[in-house]
Amino acid sequence: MAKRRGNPLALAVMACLTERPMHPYEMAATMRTRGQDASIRLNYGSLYGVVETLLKRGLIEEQEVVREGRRPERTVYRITPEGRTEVDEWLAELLGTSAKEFPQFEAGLSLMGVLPPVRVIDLLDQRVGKLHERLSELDAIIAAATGNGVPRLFLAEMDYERALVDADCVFTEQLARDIESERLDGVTFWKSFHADRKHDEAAAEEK
Amino acid sequence: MAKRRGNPLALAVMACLTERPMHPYEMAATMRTRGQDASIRLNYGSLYGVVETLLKRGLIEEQEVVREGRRPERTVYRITPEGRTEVDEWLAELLGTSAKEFPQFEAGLSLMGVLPPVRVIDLLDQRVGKLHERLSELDAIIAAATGNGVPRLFLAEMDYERALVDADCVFTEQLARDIESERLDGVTFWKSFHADRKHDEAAAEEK
DNA sequence: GTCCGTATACTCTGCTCCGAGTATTCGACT
DNA sequence: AGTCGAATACTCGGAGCAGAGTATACGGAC
Repeated sequence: MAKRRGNPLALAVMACLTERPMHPYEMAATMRTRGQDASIRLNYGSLYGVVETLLKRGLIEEQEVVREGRRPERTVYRITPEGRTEVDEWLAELLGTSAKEFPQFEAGLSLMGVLPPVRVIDLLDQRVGKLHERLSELDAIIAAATGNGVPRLFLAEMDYERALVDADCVFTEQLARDIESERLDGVTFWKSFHADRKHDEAAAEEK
Repeated sequence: MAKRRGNPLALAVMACLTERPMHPYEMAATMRTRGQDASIRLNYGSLYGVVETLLKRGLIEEQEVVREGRRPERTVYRITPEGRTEVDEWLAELLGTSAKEFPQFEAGLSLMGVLPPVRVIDLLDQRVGKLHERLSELDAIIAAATGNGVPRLFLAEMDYERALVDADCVFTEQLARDIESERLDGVTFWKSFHADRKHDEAAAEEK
């Protein structure tokens, strides 16, 4: 289980092709109009690379090469039966399990000891601000889409992001307050450590 | 603002060197004993590559090359003043802002329409199970560390992950129930769409 | 005393991925 | 009629990253 899988963009490509044959540029356009580019990293470099790989693995195949007027050629692809199974399995893995990921902020937290506590409190408060901004952004997007008659089901990714950002916000705020009030075990040590360092630096400067 | 930064591992490397000069392998060992490898992707291939880059950018420098017995040479690095500023700025960015990331599950959600609803409900429930498992795992790790006298401050990354996994779990469970009960707008359409497809396939088979 | 596993300390290779660039055409506006 | 910008449809090169591989040394078991 948990087979090695590559770029999720490859899955999105195959998902497009389950609807009908397409050429890569059209897939990109489709994903953008559906707002899927907000959930799946999309850029041309990767797109054509990923299509190449799928072709090699026999999960998609060329259907035809069309030229319309004097525009560049468009290579239209379609999905193979093997591709269909792959979509099924891959998607099942994405929806049925949870892979450990490495968010940037988590990296930051694990290293925050390097900065002085006062600074960290300040930064965390800043972050809370940005998270609130993001929340209103998401609310605006969701409201706009709902207003345009998009069923809520198609906004699940947005709702998901909203839920996580909200939790993130609560956590960050709480952490800032816990450091500030020294309620959190270890903070007094941290503060005195950085107070000493500051003192040392001042002493070094006087020499 | 929001300058392009590379692998967070580079930050961890510099963070290690703010304490004292080290050779790469020792950095890896240090991070592992501190459990930072759970928050920052660490593997030797990347480590040496990242050190190389930092060297080129003048953020760290060689201090000495030691050979102990007939073991391989160890190159010991130290951080430069430019490196110190970089650590400060980078860490401030990680703690003070929130970058949009692309979790796998979000990709899955944005494509779930290609699977039939019953299947999705099943998968989501499976996921809820895994998330619960992860929660107990995290609780166990936190409890063990606390038992060993590790101050809670040093477990902030764990607490963070716990908070997010918890929110994720609640969301996933809720979504499963909303699809099941057809309370969510768009689900009836989705169900009938897949019922039709199934019907089409059956018809196609009969030919 | 020698055998096995683990720890030390990297090195190599190949693939992935990204951002920027290119060339053409169409439509709108002046 | 001419031009400007947006849309179409890719191409390219190089950095970055992961995973597996390599070679030596040490410590304990039998």
